[in-house]
Order: sequence, then structure tokens, then C-alpha cells
Amino acid sequence: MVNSRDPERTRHRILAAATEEFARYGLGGARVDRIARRAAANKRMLYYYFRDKDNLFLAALEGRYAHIRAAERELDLEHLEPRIALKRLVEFTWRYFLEHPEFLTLLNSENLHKGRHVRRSRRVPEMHSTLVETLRGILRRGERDGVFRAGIDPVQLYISIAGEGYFYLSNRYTLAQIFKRDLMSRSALAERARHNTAMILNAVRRP
Amino acid sequence: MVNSRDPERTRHRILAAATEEFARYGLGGARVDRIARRAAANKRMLYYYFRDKDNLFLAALEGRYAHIRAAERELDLEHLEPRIALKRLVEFTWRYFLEHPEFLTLLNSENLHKGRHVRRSRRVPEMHSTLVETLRGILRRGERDGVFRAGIDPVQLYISIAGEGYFYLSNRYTLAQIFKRDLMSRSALAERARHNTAMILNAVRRP
Amino acid sequence: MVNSRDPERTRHRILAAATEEFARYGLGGARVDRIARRAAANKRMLYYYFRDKDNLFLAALEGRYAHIRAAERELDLEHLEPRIALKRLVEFTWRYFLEHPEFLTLLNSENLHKGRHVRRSRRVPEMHSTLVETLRGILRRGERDGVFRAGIDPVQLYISIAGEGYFYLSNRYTLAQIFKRDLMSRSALAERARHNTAMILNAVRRP
Amino acid sequence: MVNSRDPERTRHRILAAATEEFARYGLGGARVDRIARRAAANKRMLYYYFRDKDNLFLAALEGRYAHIRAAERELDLEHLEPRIALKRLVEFTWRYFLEHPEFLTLLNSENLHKGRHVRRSRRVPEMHSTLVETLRGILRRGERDGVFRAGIDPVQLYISIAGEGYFYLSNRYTLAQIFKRDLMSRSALAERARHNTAMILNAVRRP
DNA sequence: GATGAATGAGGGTTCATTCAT
DNA sequence: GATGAATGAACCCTCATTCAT
Repeated sequence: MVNSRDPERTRHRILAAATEEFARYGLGGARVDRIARRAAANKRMLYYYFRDKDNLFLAALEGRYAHIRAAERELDLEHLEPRIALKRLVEFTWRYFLEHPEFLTLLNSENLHKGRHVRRSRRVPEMHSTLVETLRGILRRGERDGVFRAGIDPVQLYISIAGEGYFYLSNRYTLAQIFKRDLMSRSALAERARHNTAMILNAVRRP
Repeated sequence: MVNSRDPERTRHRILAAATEEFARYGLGGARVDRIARRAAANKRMLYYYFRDKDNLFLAALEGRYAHIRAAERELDLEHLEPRIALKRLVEFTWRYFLEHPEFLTLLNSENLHKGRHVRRSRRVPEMHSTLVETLRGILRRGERDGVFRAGIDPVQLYISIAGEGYFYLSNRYTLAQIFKRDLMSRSALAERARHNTAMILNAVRRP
Repeated sequence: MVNSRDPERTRHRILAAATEEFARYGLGGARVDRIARRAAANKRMLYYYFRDKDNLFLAALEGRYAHIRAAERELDLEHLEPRIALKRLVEFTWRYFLEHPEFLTLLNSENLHKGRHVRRSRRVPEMHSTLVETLRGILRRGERDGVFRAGIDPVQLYISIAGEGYFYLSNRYTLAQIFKRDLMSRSALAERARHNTAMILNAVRRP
Repeated sequence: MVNSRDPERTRHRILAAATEEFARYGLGGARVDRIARRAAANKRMLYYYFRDKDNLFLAALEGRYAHIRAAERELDLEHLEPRIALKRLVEFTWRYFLEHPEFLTLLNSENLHKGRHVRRSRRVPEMHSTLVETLRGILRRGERDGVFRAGIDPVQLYISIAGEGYFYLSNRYTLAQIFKRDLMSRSALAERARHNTAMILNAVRRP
């Protein structure tokens, strides 16, 4: 066995395998057997470390939330000029969603299940207070500097920023089919990145 | 049985029950037994009319696509002033998504499965040619009138319009939890509607 | 419909389709739907003409028994020199089995079911009295002429004659695999025909 | 459950029950539920040990092939006088088929399915090389001794030997009906045994 | 004679989970 | 901490047959 009594590593391998499996097949479609096999672990160990499939799903989801928020904090948006900061957040969000498609499918799954896992999580809300405050700060500074229009709610804005990329990427299979267009080519992705940034920056601009 | 030899009605009842079931539980989580029970039909009939679960799912998806596109065409956008037309499309899209949450979950399911059903559909692409052309016409007229900026791709814009509402509504459970805010109260919904319209209209406005 | 109120033809098409289906898949594996489809008939008609699947199977079996016995009678064995007559029967039996593989699988199916259909048939035993008497006559004449050894039972001999070809052809898939040899090439079939004839004629020859 | 954590025994019980079920009802007619019940095992275990019904069928078939070939090798034919050896093989084959009717029905089933299981088997062809070589040796020695005629192919001869018993036993239900004779009485079986031996030995005898 | 629609029992298979070691 | 063996409920789907017209 790969698995020579290193509990920390075993746990980690299981979580990584589970994240990939849940991302690929959703919560309902994920198979406990496949997770165990990919983790090179005994199936019993999933239950030992994570109690049951639902709890394992929550762990995977928390792990990905923690990851995106940590990456976001590294942007250091507080110290940038407001328009630059906003541009940076838009670009980061797009890029993160593009490079971490598993995050999108995990969120879809969780919402299909009406958020019943995340509702039990203490960690997840904690992670998000800074995000809102940071964005609020950017908006306030931009408004004060006269570059952003007034009255924009940071939560609403964040949802718009995320929505721009989310819908494009999460629904890329149906969109490609209904619009008969390759959305994932290098040039299509570059164009969408430009479009997203233009949309958001124009939308908040002071008239 | 309720089922008094009216094939048209039987088929319709099955499709309606299936749409609801798929919307609620996703493709994988949907149960053929439940669909049959809700349709007050024999389980065998699902296979008689729709061959298998996948094909039933496709039929449900096609049905909802047809529905939104038909409603959209009734907006009569071609004959309106460009900004009015765009505003109307944004408001319609938001309202449709809000009133037809099943459409969102159907799309999520289909994309989780990499669009493998819609790819086999001839009907779905056909439904969407007019949408793009209509939006292209609005943009062209707005540009000519000097109210919209130039160079906006109607497909990209449509994805942004839909994305605004989609992400908010589809991910409302996780968003409510991470932002600790009720997103579905009457006032929250009204605010989001205003926000969406403001975002899109500002974003396309000529500077 | 192909099927314009010619009951005789409808019945015949169903029986032909059933014979093929039973031959290909066995009784248990045969599908009533496929039979109806291939017969270009409504499924209900199978039941109208043949009462149920078992009875349809019996009809198919009786049909094939009638066919081989009729062909056999045309050999006109009574008026031939004994060795010639026997040779002719051996060759005919081989050729018939080769050209009518459906007969072999029908028999296999019936025997898997312990002959429960044929047991109810009056027609089948009737067809076979002449066969035994003909063969008995040949043996008697051959014995009298001093070319066949004495004491051969025509029933036992017929079983040997049929067995030579039956096992080779009915089990050709497993035999080909265990002996790693193509049993169905033109040359292999020709060789088996010679072998069969040689075996039987040598076996009955007066020492 | 009887099933006290002895995997070897569990596997064996399943295989034994499956062999009987497949023999009695054929592959298509066999029921996984009945196999599990007779094996006093959970239905899930069949899939745990044998992956699916087809694979279980192959395992049963391989098991029976191994059994007959092992019994055959115990005849020690290489060291016997050619006519004695041949007689012994004929008698053994008859007796084996008589005492192991399940082998015949397994073969019938496999051939109904065009040998699609055995084709995937490595073990089965391996088991059969010695059989052919042994029979070839017997024929060669008999020819050299002047008791057998020349030019007999061991594969063809084996098929004849097996065919003698196979057709009689496998088709006993239809044969009993068409010839109106009890083929399974003690005396009938004894007579057939004599007939088989006489047929084969006379057929190969040097004229 | 002929049709499409409907039925209920059960088909093989897969599931998350737990037991004994 | 770790393992392979075992469980029973439920999954999607298919079957031969019959009903109403």
C-alpha cells in the first residue's frame, strides 16, 4: 500500500480525491468507491476520517472556499487605486473560475441541495467577512475620488463580478450548443476576459 | 388509473412531472418512480413515450428552452427604442429566471453532464438564432443612435445579462450563507432587479 | 401497413419472424416486440393468432420439423441400394443442419425446457413414423444383402447420424475456441462432410 | 447469514449455485436472485466476486471444462493399447455427459450466445491441447499396429465421439417424443452405451 | 382483424454503509 | 489506523400480456 500509517497524508489524499470526484459528478453522482480507489485508501477510511459522504462533501467545499479566499487576499486590493483594485478583482475572479472549474461544480451541487451542507458550517461565513469589507472599501474610495458612481452595494457588485464569469464557464456546454460557438478556445477566453472587465468597469463608472 | 386513453395528455403529464423532478433533484438524483407516481402513470409509460431517462431529460430541457424563447419573442423587442428594448430584455430575463427556477437547475444538470443531451438536439440550436439576431439589431440601432458604445458582441452581452440573474438565483443558498443575508425577501429581489438593470445599461452606455 | 387484411399472410409473417427470433435468441431470449416488429404486425396479433409466446414457439418448432421431414421424404430412399440410401441420408442430414441452423437452436431451446412444448403436440410424433420405418427398411435390405452388420437399431442409428452433424454445428463456437480451428471455412465443412459419411458407413459395414 | 467471513467458501458456494442455475435455465433464464439465495449469499456478493452475470457464467463454464478435462486426464490413455484406449475414452465421454448434464446445457447456452464468453477466456484453450495430442497419439499407434485405418483427424474423431453422446442426451426430450421411446431407462442407457462404442470402434477399424 | 396505450411483476445492477478481523 | 467481506434497499429498465377502441 502507498498508505503506510501516515494519517495526515491519508486524510489529505482522500479529501483531494473527493474534491475531484464531487466536482466531476456532483454530490449525487459521486461514488464513494471511486474516491477510495483514487485516494489509494480503504473505503472504510473515508468513514473513519469524515463520518459520511455528506460530511466529506462539506469538507471538500470548505477546502475550496478557503482556497479561493486565500488567493483573493493575496491580491492586496486595499492598497491599490480603486479602479485598478476593481479591475484586478474582476480579472482574478475570472481567472480563478477558469483555472478551478471544480469550484463551480461544487457550488452547483451545494445549491442543488439547497445549501444544506454549508448551512452547518461555521468556517465558511467567517472566511467571507473580509471580502465584503475590502470591496466596500474600494467602492468608498472610488466614490470619494469621483471615479465610481454612488450607492453601489459591495455584495451586489461581487455577485455581478462573479456572475459574469460563472455563467459563461459553468454553462459553457449548453451555451456552446445554443450559440454554435466555441467558448473555450484561447481567443474566445481572452475576449471574454476583456468583455467582463469592460462590463464591470463601465457599469460602476461615474457617468 | 386516471389515465383514460388520452395519449396526448399522458405524455404531457409525464413530461411535466419529469421537468419538476429533474429540476428538484438533478438528472442523477431524479427518480423514475417518483416521476411516474406524480404523473399518475405507469412507470412503463415513461419508456414507452420517451425511451429512457436521458431522453426524458432532454425532452424536459427542450421544453423549457422552447418556453423561455417563446416568452422572449413576445417582448417584441425589434420595435422598441434600443435602451427600452435592452432594459426590457434584462428585466424579462431576471423575472423569468426568478419565476422558473426549474430552468436554472435543468441547465446546471445538463452542464454537469457536459451538455451530452443538448448536443444531440436539433431543436435547441434552431430556437436560438432569432435571439442573437434580435439583440444584434438592438445593439446596432443603439450604436447608430449614439446611446450605446460600439463593438459589443450580442452573444457576450446576452451571457452577461443572463449571468447577472443566474448566479444570484442559482447560487442563492450558498450566497445567503456566506454573506449572511436573505436574498429572497421581496425587498432583496426588488433591489437586485434594479441593480441588474443599472449594471447592464451603464455597462453598454456610450461614455 | 403492409398488412391489409390478408389473415393468411399475416399469420405466416408472424410465424416466420418468430422462427427466426427463437432461433437466434432461444425461447427465453426471444422478444415478443421484436417478433411483431419484424413481422410488421401489431403485437396484439401474435396473441390473436397464437394465444401466447409458448404456443407460438411450438408452432415454429412444428413448422421446422415438418420442413425437414418433408425434405427427407423427397430423398426417395426406399428405392435405392442400401449403402447409397444410407450415404444419401447422412449427406442430407449434414447439409440440412448446415443450411438450417435455426432448426438446431430451436431444438436446443426446446430441450432446455425439457420438451414441454413438443409434449403437447400431436403433429410432431406423427411426422416421424415413416422416418424410422424407412431407415429400418434400409438396414434390413443391407443386412440381407450382406453389406451391413446385423442388429442395428434404426432409432439408434438415426441419432448417430444426426449427432455427427449436430454437435459439430451446434457447438461450433465453443469447438472453434477450444481447438483453435476455423470449423466453418469451405474446406473445413467439406472435410467434415466426408468424415461424417466415412464414419457412419464404416460403422455399419459388415466386418 | 451462514456466511462467516470465509471468502474462499463464499466464492465457491456462489459458483456452485450459479453452475446449477445456468445449467437448469440457460444464461438468459438464470436468475441472479435464485443464485444468491441458493448460495446463501447476499446478491451483492455475486458482483463483488464475479463482476456481473456474464462473468459469472464464464467462471461456471471454465469450471466445468476444467473438471471434465481433469477427469479425462486420469484415464491415463497414453499407456493403453490403442483400441482399449479409444474404447475407454468413448465410454468415459458417454458416462461423463450422462452424469453431468449441466455441462451440456452450459455448452448449449454458450453456443446460443455464439461463444462470446469463452472467446474471452485464456484458460479454456490451454486446457485442450493435451486432449488432442493424446488422441493423436492413440490414432498413430493404432495405425502403426494395423488396427485403425489411416488418415483420421483426432479433432474430427473427438467431435464424433462427443457427438454420439451429446445429441442423445442433450436432445433427449425431443427425441423421446418423436420416437415415442423412453431414452433414459436403465436398459436404454446401457444399450446406447454399447451402440456408441460399437459405432466408433467399427468406424475407425482398418477394413 | 387490427391498433396503440396501458399494466405490474420482476430483471440485473449499484449504492452508501458497516461488520469482523 | 487499516483491511476485505458483507449488507439490504433501491436504482433504471424490460418483460409478456391485456385493455379500450
